[in-house]
Amino acid sequence: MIVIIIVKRHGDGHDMRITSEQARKNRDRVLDAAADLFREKGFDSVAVSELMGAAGLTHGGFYNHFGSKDEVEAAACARVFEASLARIGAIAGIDDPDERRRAFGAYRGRYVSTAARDAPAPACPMVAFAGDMARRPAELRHAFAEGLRAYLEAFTQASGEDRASAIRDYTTMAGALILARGVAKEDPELSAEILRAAAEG
Amino acid sequence: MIVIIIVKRHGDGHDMRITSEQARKNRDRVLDAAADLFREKGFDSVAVSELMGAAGLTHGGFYNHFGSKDEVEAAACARVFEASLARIGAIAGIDDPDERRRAFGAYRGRYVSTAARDAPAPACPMVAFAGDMARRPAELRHAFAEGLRAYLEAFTQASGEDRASAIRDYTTMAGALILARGVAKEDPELSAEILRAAAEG
DNA sequence: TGTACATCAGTGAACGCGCGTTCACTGATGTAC
DNA sequence: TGTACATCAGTGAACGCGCGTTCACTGATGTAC
Repeated sequence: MIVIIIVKRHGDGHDMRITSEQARKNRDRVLDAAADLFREKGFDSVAVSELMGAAGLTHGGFYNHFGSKDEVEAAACARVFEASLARIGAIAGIDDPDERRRAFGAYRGRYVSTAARDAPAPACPMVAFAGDMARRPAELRHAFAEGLRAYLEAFTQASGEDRASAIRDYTTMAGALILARGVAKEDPELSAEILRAAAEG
Repeated sequence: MIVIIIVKRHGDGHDMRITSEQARKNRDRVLDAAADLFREKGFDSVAVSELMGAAGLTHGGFYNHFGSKDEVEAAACARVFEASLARIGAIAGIDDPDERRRAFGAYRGRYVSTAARDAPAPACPMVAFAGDMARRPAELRHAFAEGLRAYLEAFTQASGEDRASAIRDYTTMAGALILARGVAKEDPELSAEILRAAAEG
């Protein structure tokens, strides 16, 4: 008697033409990885193959989803801004002044915390990207400026202060997080002191 | 009659073994170029050959002066910190309180100005380098932390405020310059608004 | 529902480029006598 | 002061590496009939 067993090799890495639904999910995972890795290491220190690897794929397929590395940078930047705007926008949208004040205080406290400092990647796109924005392509710079404009609008509303005070306040928070992250490993004491000074403000 | 003219080809680029005095000057020019170019473009975006070219030399000779690119980065960083500390230290050293207040106010005003924003390279090492310090070698990070510590000491004394207020104040200035530079090309209005808000503080 | 075929996300080798670094070489400077 | 020779800052070709990007290929999916 001859028995023939057919083993379906599904998802073993050699299957081709996966579902278009799966393809969309793959693109989304690449974008998620890009948002994380770019914030953590900066645009230039993350290779296309690293992005694809983080999404469980090989580098060659990258150009099925994005036209260039510049393009994925812009898309990832936009995604980080969306998340950031959603957070501050939710606070700005709170009607009850007391509750909004409380939510804003909590947001502010989390922003300039050692926890935020020690996270691998800054949650705030300004902290992550502002430093080398001047050297980036015009398209990305434009998205960044637009994002900052929208963020400051929402931040002002969430804070309940006048615009100039709110901008100064946010500037202090972002500056503190940038500086605190810059010396976190070598001088955690000074780093914490900077965060505390900004938290008091 | 035969006339022989001997032309001394001095400094035409093919002379070898220049004066040790000249060699020292060459090293110094490379360091100056490094301090400028690193602040302007960041460490990774400046090639060794670019540094040497800016000093009027070719890339091969680089390793006569520095052991590695990491080493010139550390040396250039130290040089920028020296200049920065000298400026704020001079103000901290003024005895007359009124004169010191005036000098500090002028320093502060220049720091968060559109002129400082539009300079190709930030004068302040924190503004230039803090953003990607976390990804740098330990030696450089250590020099950076040490530099920030010394700077904040001098800044506090120059400002005449208590330490926490001074740190918060500096953080606002540095954050404003970083953000203002990040959107300078795409939204000069918003950029100027951020500087103004910080200047009022 | 079944058949034939085009599509296209994914693979992995390959390309070209710029970079940090090394190297053989040059020849005036610096030094030992 | 003059002579002989080692030194070493500078040159430019070369190396190895990692990167962004391209490409031929695969084969299940999606579609037209």
